[in-house]
Amino acid sequence: MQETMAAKAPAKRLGNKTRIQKENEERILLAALEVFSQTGFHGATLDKIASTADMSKPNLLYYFKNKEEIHIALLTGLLDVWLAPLRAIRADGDPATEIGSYIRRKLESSREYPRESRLFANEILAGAPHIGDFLQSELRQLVDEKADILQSWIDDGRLALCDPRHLLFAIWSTTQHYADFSVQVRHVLRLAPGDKSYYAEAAQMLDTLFLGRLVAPGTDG
Amino acid sequence: MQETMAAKAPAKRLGNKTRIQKENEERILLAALEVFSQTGFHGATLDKIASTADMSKPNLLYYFKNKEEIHIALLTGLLDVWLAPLRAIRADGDPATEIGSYIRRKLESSREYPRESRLFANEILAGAPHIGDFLQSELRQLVDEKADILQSWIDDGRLALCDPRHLLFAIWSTTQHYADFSVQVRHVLRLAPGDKSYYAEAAQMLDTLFLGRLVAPGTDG
DNA sequence: TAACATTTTTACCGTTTGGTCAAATCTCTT
DNA sequence: AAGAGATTTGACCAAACGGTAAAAATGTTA
Repeated sequence: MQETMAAKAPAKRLGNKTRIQKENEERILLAALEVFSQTGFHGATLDKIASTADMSKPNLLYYFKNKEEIHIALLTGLLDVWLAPLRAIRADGDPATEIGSYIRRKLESSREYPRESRLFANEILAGAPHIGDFLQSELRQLVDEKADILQSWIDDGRLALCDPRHLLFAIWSTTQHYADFSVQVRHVLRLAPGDKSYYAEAAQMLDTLFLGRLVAPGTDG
Repeated sequence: MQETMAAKAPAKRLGNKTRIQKENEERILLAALEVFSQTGFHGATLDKIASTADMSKPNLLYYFKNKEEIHIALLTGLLDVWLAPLRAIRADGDPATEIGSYIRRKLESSREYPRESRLFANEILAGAPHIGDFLQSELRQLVDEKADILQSWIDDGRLALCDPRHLLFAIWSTTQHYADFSVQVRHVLRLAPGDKSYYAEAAQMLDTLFLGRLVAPGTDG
């Protein structure tokens, strides 16, 4: 039984990855990110991913046993990146500084990793079939933790009375919008595809929105 | 030539729709909205749409000549609904009132028509292959118009110095987030599927964010 | 109710797609 | 250089899918 160890399933030999294995898995994931983020899970085909990775389809399936496994590998690799900016919020910092930094980190994440952001958006839109566990375990726990910090600032009168979780939702949505809805943003602003000049204006806007007052004081007292 | 009018293509007899035609097209669009919004364009199958509409696939294709035409019919029917809340912004109103009402209308739209919102989000995420024209004509023109109104309020000192278009982006993203990312919202808030109780808190948050000051004045002055 | 138009169904087709298999080739170690 | 194991390829398959054709059934109207 042990002798007739199958030659297939390279991932099974845990940890001991060949040079070629590492290279090819990397190439596949890069190609898959490109294709999945453009057309979604169902719109992506193994042939397209394989050709984007300069590889035959059977060869691709030698490294990942099926389409779903590639998708899951991409998503799970994504989650830590997604959480990183949130993790960095410090309880002992200044509220304005901490929130401002968080927004900047999230915005930078949208600018630098738009494909990852769209992949994530697609997954959530589809009802989070693959990362439901993540959402209700790691994400929720971290949000609980950070919401407590925000709440303490609110209790101290250093942050406006508001629901901390919904404040996080607002930050997520506004920052991710610039990656996920970039086509709409560019059409409205008359920018060419690939032009990311709007990120500077976005940063300004979000600073005003989250850290300053938006409606002039004269209006409501 | 006129005599041998084809029996097919019911839509061709412009305007003169049969009772059965109206009923069935309605049923198909309703079913398609359900299916497209759950799985996206590529994930949706004609068989699934047909069965959801309690109809055979060939019968469905008697009313719409292909899958894409159903999708386009849904989207174009959506665009006016999408624009309606924005159209209602009045130049002669009070900034805080107008913006507050706009946010409420958009939020209500997310609560009442989440499937439509997700359909739209899917289309934009995919690069807006079907509504690119709409984005750069009708939408852009209306945004130009309303941005001018916001700018006049800024010039009068009744609204904080900011880019009006990015202010609109912020309102779109925060409000639509509650429809498009509802799965994430519910997981974080520990709510059961279908529970929409979070919309009240959301309205509160967005009022604080867009109309009040978020960070306490003690912090930065 | 007969004639005509509309609607629905049954049976089917070609293509695309995810995935398999076994043989061939390459790589690395001894 | 040889052998073992890893990698790659070409040929192939079954299922799913978008869509068609023509007949059968139903509805409408004179």
